[in-house]
Amino acid sequence: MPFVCSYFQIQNRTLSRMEYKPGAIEAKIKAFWDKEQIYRVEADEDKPKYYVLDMFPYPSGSGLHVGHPLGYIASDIYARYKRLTGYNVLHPMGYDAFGLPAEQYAIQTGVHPAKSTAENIKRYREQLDNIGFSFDWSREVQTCDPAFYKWTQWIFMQLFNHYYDKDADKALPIDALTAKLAMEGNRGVNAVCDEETPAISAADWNGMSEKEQQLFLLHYRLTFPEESYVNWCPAMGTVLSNDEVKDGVSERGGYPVERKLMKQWSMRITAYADRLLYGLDHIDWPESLKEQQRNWIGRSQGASVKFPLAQDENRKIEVFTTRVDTIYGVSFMVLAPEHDWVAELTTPEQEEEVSQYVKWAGSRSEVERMAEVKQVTGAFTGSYCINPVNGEKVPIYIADYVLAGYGTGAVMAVPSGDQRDWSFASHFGLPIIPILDAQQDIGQQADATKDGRYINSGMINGLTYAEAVPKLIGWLEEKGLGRGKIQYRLRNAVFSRQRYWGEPVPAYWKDGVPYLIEESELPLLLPKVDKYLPTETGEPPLGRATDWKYKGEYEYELSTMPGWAGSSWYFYRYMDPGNEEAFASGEALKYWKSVDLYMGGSEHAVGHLLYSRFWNHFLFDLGLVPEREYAKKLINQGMIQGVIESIYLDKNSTAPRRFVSADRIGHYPDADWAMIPVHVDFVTDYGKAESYLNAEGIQQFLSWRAEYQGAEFVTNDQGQLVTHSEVGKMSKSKFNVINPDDVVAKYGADCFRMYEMFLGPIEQSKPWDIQGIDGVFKFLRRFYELFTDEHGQISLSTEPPTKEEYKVLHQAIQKVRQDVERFSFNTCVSAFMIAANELRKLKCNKRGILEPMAVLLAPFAPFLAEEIWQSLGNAGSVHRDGQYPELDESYLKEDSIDYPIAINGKTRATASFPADAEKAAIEKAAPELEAIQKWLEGKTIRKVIVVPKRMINIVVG
RNA sequence: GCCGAAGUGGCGGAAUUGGUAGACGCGCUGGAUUCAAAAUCCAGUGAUGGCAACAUCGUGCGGGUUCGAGCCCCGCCUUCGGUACCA
Repeated sequence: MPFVCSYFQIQNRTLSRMEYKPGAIEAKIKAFWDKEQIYRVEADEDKPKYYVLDMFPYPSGSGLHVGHPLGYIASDIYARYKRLTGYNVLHPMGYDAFGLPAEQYAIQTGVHPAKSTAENIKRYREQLDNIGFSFDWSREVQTCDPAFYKWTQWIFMQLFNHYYDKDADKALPIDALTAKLAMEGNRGVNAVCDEETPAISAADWNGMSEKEQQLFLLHYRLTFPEESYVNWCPAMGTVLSNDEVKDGVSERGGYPVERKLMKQWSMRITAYADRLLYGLDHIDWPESLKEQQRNWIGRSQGASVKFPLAQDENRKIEVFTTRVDTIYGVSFMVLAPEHDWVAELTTPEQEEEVSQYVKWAGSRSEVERMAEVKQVTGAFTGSYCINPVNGEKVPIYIADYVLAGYGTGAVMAVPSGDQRDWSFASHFGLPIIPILDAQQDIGQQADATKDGRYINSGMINGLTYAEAVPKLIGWLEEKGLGRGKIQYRLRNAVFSRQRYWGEPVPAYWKDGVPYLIEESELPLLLPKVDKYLPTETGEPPLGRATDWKYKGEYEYELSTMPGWAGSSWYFYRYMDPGNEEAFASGEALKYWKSVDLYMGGSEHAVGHLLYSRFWNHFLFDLGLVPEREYAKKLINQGMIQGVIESIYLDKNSTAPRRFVSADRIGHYPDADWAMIPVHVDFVTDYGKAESYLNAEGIQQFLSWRAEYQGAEFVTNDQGQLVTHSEVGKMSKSKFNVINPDDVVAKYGADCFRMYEMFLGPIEQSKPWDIQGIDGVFKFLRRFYELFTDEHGQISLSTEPPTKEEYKVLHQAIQKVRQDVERFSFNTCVSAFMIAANELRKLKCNKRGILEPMAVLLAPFAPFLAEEIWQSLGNAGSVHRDGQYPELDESYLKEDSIDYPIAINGKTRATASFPADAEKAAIEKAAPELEAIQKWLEGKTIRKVIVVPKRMINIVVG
């Protein structure tokens, strides 16, 4: 039996003493909270605000498992703590309700995603309610609700209507740009735009047709459609963003992904690259997460250099390099196979080799590319360019180690300083030129050192790195052949999905030009479609909608927004969820400002958490939100993993199939066995090394998987079929999902909450293990029993507490306060246990001690605390009207302190000294203590170290 | 490879600033209670040696700094997470 001490067993006992019955208490209290709307919150200028936010869940069909609430419990404890200590706490919850699973389900069943999503949400809500969270549900948001996505669309429109002005270093209205263009063309415009934006004069602009002007502006708009290479996932029929692709396959589902040129809406997040990078220095987020964002943004400082073509010196190949100082070491140039100039640079002799290589490179999937990283491949185009610093002819190659999407898709290759260039040069027999006297062993491998002085390097010979770089850049700028440049790894974010279940893009197409719909026409509702599949002509599902034309005439944009659209700003909607005039009112934003504590999983490090910062910076530029960064502090909760239990099936066995106990297969090769996952409910001692299926478990397995009816089971001598256990994700397919409802039904929500906290530090991942929950249940029962008399009634003595009792209370207050502030909830639970144990030993039943103890416990065990508090005759709710106990340090004062006494650093004895003893007095008295004389015999005391209130160390020799 | 986090009893973990390592809980052992079991209560529980007092060893490994290191420094190993031809 996995649950040994279950609440049901306890409930069934008939004892005169009143037992702790969480089921009864929690149902009653829940009804009270609902009726009294305890957790409703409004802006209140008299109180400081505090905003505790959880990453809202996608309501999947499988419901919550025990891993989901971990973060919610922690943030709920903190929210309740803040509320009790005088803050006006905004603690909302909602649903990230657009998403692929509902759409896949719709494709299979025809059920509208809105319907299945609503059902899933209902289930989530029941599960969440079960755990006793203090969410203000009147502020719930759902991203798929038109009243919500109206504002997602609205923000999209603002992005379309703005461009990023580098001089102002912020987003400005596109009208400001058009005014400039009409006056002076784009010569004086210092804005973030596409690389290939042509230079135009005012006359050019003014001479353009409406269509031409609109197309030109797309080079600047912060969201815009463009032809670009995207991660196309044929199995899902949609494009994916870079962060949705892992190891060349889709993160969800693991389907292959290929590169495809498509017209897509894009978000010019690169405009904010620098601000997103430096903003990280001002927020209290986990260092590892900030580091991930920094890497993702990938700022590198270097230079852009132009290499003229040997055949036509007016045309130049531009490269980006972080080591412009190595330019004299360039022995060849490499273009990405997709580079625009490849065809024309290829000489007739090389034609065949190059076209074959281009074809081959294009056909390789991402997975293959990654698997063959070490292999050197490439082809010579037959053309040359000129190294601008020394006029030397440099052969031009193509190779797929150069990425089309980064920099200019071309690199200058310096084999002596770069390992990939070195490998390439060795393979193709190209020269490897040493450029620094400190370079070593370049016959064996590249040496990327910056030390030493330059050799073979023309104008920088004899200089150091620090001297060479500015000199070269200065020279290049003077000649117009290069400049210092900052390059980012971060790409503009593809914003289109060829899917149904997402926000419609509020745009339509007229003569090949995208236009926004009128603001008054928001929200643009998702139209009805007959099927949730692409059209016969390959259009996204929205193309199936009939009578769905803008003003009955123009084609709407048929792709929808990606999953991260709604989640990029939802935290503002909670501040003012019903507002029909704005995404949130100015007053609400002014009061609640931003998120004080954001709790969520680290898997969103570079997706949601980067995009939402980007949108926030943009909204900040428009003066629509009050802070540059929307979440001051962020904590990543760890994952609760499951245990995957499997049994060994002999692959070679036919009728009957044969399963063999894990301890009986040792001498057979692995290849002969298939691992069949079994439902963890059937397994005895699951999660332990010696977990097994007993006879009953085998029967359960057989009735669950009928196809193995009649199979043979080779058990060990104890009749056990030992299983294979491993830690992994909780998932439906592994049959290891633990539903919090079951745990709550057996132990109560308070116990579940405290147990999840007791498991360990909040940010750590750990496998779910029900072993040990008994300890927490025992604590709650004992805690409750402190309050009850021999008749089982809650009744406390009003006698004044003793000094000792006060000390226990105030020790607990100190420890819990401190640990809640540093989000160390596991040690809080220990502190409660210690206090309860001591009060039990003292047989304390004094109200002066126990009532504050109950309030202290309220954030952790909200039901039990409420029950006790009300039973003591208090009106209202402990969570709203309770007084959080104040620490009085005078109770913690010790008269004397037990000092450990160490001889040469090793503790040998302890001795008691008065708490106010002078350091000098202890130094004098310590060596004379009886207990340590034997350690001092025949030795000289060199030094006596006394750390007041801590320890004493006597150094002898 | 690079970046980040972490390695402490049989297990989850504690030790907040360099100051009694192993709090608290699980498990285990013994006892009380019981016809018996479960539950409950009490006691013990890092390893080794010893009847005991006690001693020696002990926080992944090897060095170092310090009166004193789980914590700081140097060099490794392992695990987990992220990233991956980024010029």
